[in-house]
Amino acid sequence: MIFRSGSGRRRSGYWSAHRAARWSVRRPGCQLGGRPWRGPRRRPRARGGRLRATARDAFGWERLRPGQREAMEHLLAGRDVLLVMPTGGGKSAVYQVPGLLLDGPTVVISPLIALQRDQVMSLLTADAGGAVAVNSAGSVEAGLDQVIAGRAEYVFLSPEQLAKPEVVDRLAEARPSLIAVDEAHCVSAWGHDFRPEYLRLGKVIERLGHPPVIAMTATAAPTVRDEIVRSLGMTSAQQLVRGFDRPGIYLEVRRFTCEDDKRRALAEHPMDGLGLVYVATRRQAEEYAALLSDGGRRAEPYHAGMKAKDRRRIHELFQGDGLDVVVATSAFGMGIDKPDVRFVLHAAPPESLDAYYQEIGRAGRDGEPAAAVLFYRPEDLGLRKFFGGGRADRATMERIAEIVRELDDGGEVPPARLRELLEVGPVKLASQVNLLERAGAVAVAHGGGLSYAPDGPPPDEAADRAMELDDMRHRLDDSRLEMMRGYAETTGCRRRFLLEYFGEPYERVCGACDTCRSGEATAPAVTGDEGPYPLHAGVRHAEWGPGIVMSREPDRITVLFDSVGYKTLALGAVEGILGLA
DNA sequence: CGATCTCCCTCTATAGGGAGATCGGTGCGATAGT
Repeated sequence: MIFRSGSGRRRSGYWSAHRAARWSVRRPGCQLGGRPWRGPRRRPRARGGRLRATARDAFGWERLRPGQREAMEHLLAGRDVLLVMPTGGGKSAVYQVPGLLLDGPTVVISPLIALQRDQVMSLLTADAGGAVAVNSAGSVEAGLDQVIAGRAEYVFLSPEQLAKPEVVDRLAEARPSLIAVDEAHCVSAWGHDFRPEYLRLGKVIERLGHPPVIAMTATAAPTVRDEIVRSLGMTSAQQLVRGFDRPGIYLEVRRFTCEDDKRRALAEHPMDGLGLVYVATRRQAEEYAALLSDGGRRAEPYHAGMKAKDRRRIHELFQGDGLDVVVATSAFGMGIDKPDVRFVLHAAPPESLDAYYQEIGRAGRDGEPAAAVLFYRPEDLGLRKFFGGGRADRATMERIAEIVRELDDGGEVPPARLRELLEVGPVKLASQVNLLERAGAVAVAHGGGLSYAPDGPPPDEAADRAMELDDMRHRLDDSRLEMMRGYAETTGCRRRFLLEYFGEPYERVCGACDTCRSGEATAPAVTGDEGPYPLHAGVRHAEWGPGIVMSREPDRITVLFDSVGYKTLALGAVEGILGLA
């Protein structure tokens, strides 16, 4: 699929002249193998004016919001940026405007072809130099030709496209001046098993000469932010977190012991206006949609098992106010920016508060009141634990390491050879190779070929190390699920629990969640820097090592440990075990 | 991890229960067949 502006030319007139005069000459190290592009010399005043002018003239945006301008300025100064901002907060603008000002195309890494299409369409309505999406829906060659010929300022690709060395090499020819990673939480959420190419993006960025990188997401807890930064190799990234609290969304959890009661309560829940119901399985999507339809609502299911045509139809109905409720699995949502969603109900909890916040964040974008209600049964967390996935296979990893060491005689071992020998699928192989690479045993070349790291550990030790990394990952995932449980079961203010999970201090109660309204939640007894363990203080546990205090209640604290993830500790029981670092 | 399905048993029951098996989410890209 290829889209580009009708005229098929790079922008002419004012902008080309403008850019040629001031910027074209200052692209020293962007070529392959050269010094990484670190941006032009600082010219703060001129830059601010240029950003405003470009935003206005090319895109028609009269003003930039503070977070947007700050992020853009970092990019123009050659710095990497991690931007956490809600959908509808104007994340796209943050790469689009500097993309125009920097000489060279902007590479946008996007997880869904549908998102790529929407972004390209929107860019083509602006005077922004053209845009193409390079993916399996069209000719990859032709798309890349457009970029190299300078007829597309923005090029959209999936991580899978960027796993192909020939695609990356051709992109490098075009000397990109900016890389934007959209929905960057996918690095952490999908990279480890589902779409392992996500973990290779750091290498791709290097290969493209590491121009300024902006990673964007609507939600990410500190652990996820750190992983994005580390995995993408973002050097001294500026982290900007904006607009996290959504005070207009009322938060509620309703607890059940019996599945039938829960289902009935959800079906009878007052539903005024447009809403979403999130469920855990495709089957539940069908069942709940039928249930709500029987109740007289215009409800449709949505999940990845449905035909593309039906999925499109439901999207259109949703956008065009032809529905009251969409009952969906996690397949529905990315890229949705419908302002008037009044409620988001969950028939089952997702696997983390990151995912939960992302999903409820689709409510009340117009600023009008909205509600997020979780219909909770502790047993429902079990499915999420299952989805967390199987453990890495130690025997297979050791075999991979052995084979690579045996066959590696100065050349490289192609992954296809390993798939034959071991009879494992490409996704499973990739995730195990990723672990072995992180364990320092195996090096993955640009073309995907494997070689044994010169001073790598022997295969059995490598497998042990890789298993340890895999264990750490699962411990972290488990602890994130426990934080989901913590949210559902807390007797304190839910908003405070959520925001502190995301590292945002919130030392009061919100008055807009069920525990606040019932009077159950009380203002925190300890605030600020009082007490033995201040918020965000570094601590050290006798067994679990270093960690950071994430939230505090009168009798307990929650600490995020490097080794085991989130742990909630009773203050009475940590004396002599937990100290300030 | 937990819900649901399948099969088999029952001391004579065509129903109900227990044991064991099976299933469960997210998308890219490539490929086969019209």
